[in-house]
Amino acid sequence: MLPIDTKKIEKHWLDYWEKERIYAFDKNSKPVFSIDTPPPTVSGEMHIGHAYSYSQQDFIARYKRMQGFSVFYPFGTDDNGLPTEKLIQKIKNVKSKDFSRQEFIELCLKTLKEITPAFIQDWKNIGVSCDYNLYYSTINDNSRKMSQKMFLELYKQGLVYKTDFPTIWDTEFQTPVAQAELEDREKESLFTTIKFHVQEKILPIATTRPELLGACLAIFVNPEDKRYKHFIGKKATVPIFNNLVPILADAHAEMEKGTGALMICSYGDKQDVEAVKKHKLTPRVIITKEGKINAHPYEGLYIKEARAKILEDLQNQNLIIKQEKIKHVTNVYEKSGREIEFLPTEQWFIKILDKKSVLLKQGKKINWYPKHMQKRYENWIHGLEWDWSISRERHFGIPIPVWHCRSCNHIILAKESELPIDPVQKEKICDKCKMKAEPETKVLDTWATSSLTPQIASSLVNNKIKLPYSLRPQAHDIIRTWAFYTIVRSLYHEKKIPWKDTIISGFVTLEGQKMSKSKGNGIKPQTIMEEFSADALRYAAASSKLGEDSDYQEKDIITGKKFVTKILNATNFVFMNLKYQKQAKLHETDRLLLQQLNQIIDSATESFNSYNYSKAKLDTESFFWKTFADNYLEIVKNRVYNGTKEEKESAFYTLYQSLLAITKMMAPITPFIAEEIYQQHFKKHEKAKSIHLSKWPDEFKIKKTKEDGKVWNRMIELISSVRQAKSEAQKSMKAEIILTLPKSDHKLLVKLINDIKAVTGAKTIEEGEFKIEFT
RNA sequence: GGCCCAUUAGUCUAGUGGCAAAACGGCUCGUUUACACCGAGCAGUCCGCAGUUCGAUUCUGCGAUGGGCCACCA
Repeated sequence: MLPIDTKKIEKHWLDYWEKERIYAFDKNSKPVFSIDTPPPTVSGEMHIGHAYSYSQQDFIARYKRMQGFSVFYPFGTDDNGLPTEKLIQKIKNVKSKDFSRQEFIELCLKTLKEITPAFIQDWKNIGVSCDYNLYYSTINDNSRKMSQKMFLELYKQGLVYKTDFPTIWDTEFQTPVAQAELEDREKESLFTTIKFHVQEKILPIATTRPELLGACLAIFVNPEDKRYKHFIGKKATVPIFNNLVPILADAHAEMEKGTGALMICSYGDKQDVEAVKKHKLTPRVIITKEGKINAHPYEGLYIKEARAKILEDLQNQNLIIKQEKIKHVTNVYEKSGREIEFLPTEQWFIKILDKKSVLLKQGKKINWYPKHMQKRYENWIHGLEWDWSISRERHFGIPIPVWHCRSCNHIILAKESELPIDPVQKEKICDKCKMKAEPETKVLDTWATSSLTPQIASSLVNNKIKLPYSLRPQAHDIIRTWAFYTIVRSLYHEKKIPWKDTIISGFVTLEGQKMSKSKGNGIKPQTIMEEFSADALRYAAASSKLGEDSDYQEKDIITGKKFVTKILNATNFVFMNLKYQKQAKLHETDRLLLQQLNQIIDSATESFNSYNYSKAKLDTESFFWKTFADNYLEIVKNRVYNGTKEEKESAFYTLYQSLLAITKMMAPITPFIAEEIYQQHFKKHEKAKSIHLSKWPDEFKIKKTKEDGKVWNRMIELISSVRQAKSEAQKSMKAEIILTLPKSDHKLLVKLINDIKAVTGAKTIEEGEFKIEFT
């Protein structure tokens, strides 16, 4: 057997699939299975995590197609965010700020046109069966238009508002960010206990942020705190700044934490924001958008510099009681890694806080696979503290299509016919006071657009695909963003859930560690495909369960490659001697084999229906390897070579049908080799022009008795015993024996006796106590 | 601090209220009418404690360890 040229096979069928448009969505045929495909961020190349998760969704797409659905499986790329901006700047060696927004978007579109085909090729190469003619980019004209249009819709419904409430701010990128974009990071910092004077007495306050002293507005002590009770209602002198602030009773000050007294600053954290609101304090913001202090005598210093300087000053004035190094966890913006601030700037929000209960209800209407992923969605909603911040002070992105008239404080909306539009490029006169209105310069957060993928994808087919889609596949790290926001938008725009089902995939890890470029442990799917074939990679992806992280192990890929070789070899054997039989009078062994196969068809179908592709693969593969190849082929060999006409015909029929069923059941997992086998051997007798358009196997309608399983198992057990005996006696598997079977076996296996004789190499089978003798 | 998930052979994973399974690795062999990218066989395991049960690896509770999400972060 020559080594199999999988590359050649894969290339051949990729071309065929594309040329014959095997995966084209036919909007006129029914029923439709619609998939809200995740659009990957254009960033160079497909990585191993993509390879696994997109393979996993593809198993489902291919299965559904074989089940007779017209599968709506579009492909999109997400390219309106920071990663794209950075990518384009790098490729073109430019700075986005040197362009007008419109010009930069044009440059992006142009550049994307150049680089996207190569990017998408990886998805094609791994056999993802999207209809690539149904393609969208989240920055193209249509997406911008839809995103802006739907923003305006929300505005008209009163679900979007603009406010200058303190919002989560990143000082590096100088933009507001959403709660969902935060992550925890452990940092080391100095925990300093500072003397506040209350007349002649001292009130100690511990803080990690002394630079905010200039923004101190009040001090909280717990009303139950005996140490400080007598301070309540008095005023404390802020060190360095020497202004007086009130000491207030608030249960929010926990007695065990720090010194038990807490300073409220505008704004150190989220609690400060709430405290200011609750006690109607007048904020004094001393941090700028760039992360500098603007309060005398520290103006112009960056936060960290100011912190060092103020600690020095406190020390010199003997105002420090105690200082210790602590590790504490702080909120940082996931993209910059920098600690976030809370700054009052004018920003846009989508209301979500007052919709928690209905959003929870929507979540319950969706089937989550695995089930417990729904909990993550619910936990996220329970923990929400901010409305959805959607404006970003970035240059690149989809512009917010409004103008603000400052003289009469009126918001002017773009007309639908103007979309997509960049308000900066168009002057508007206020329709109320006739003054010139100020264009909104901010852009929408990328999630504000990618939360509309169902609508954007549907617009590619004249909005034929209605909500809810059949399926949303995605990874678990973006439940709080992509899944959540999509559910929000579908509710607001269409009062519907976006999809009936969602399947949540896990990560690919390497030795238990999450893969990342920085750790240098990236394994490239392109290399794996080159070395082992796309089918082998997909096979490995099918071994990991939905929702579970799976550790990348090369041996799984090797197992996949072996499977490909094995099924090709088995196919070669089957067709080496086979004459096509449309039907046949079934020999008992063959009938039993088909009964065994029926069980696998049944269970694989059920598994796929509940998105359990890994079980379907495991069952099918084990049937193929153990039952079909190791046993049935060995049993039937003799009849194929030496049988009577009837015996041969039955064997041919059974071999053909069972191999076809196995190949079909593996087709969603290993589509290339399945197609190869189908085209080489089956197509001339079957109708479909591709195995991927062929019908998923039905159970064979053949005679069935209660004893079938028992008889089959007994025969396999016998064969096994004989093999074991030969192994132990160090004999060849072909060694001739005399087999003695008890009467009960003779009765049970009466119709199989000749096949058993052949497969065990028994010269004769006698009756008596079970015994294997070598001749 | 709250919630979720996991814990099964040397490794990585299936699975089940009634003899615990595959792959890889190890060991012992075999192999010329599909396959040495093969075949046969062997060895080896349910995190701990309590409970429910005739029976628990499986269900329940508690705990341990690992992972994740969230909150807190003066």
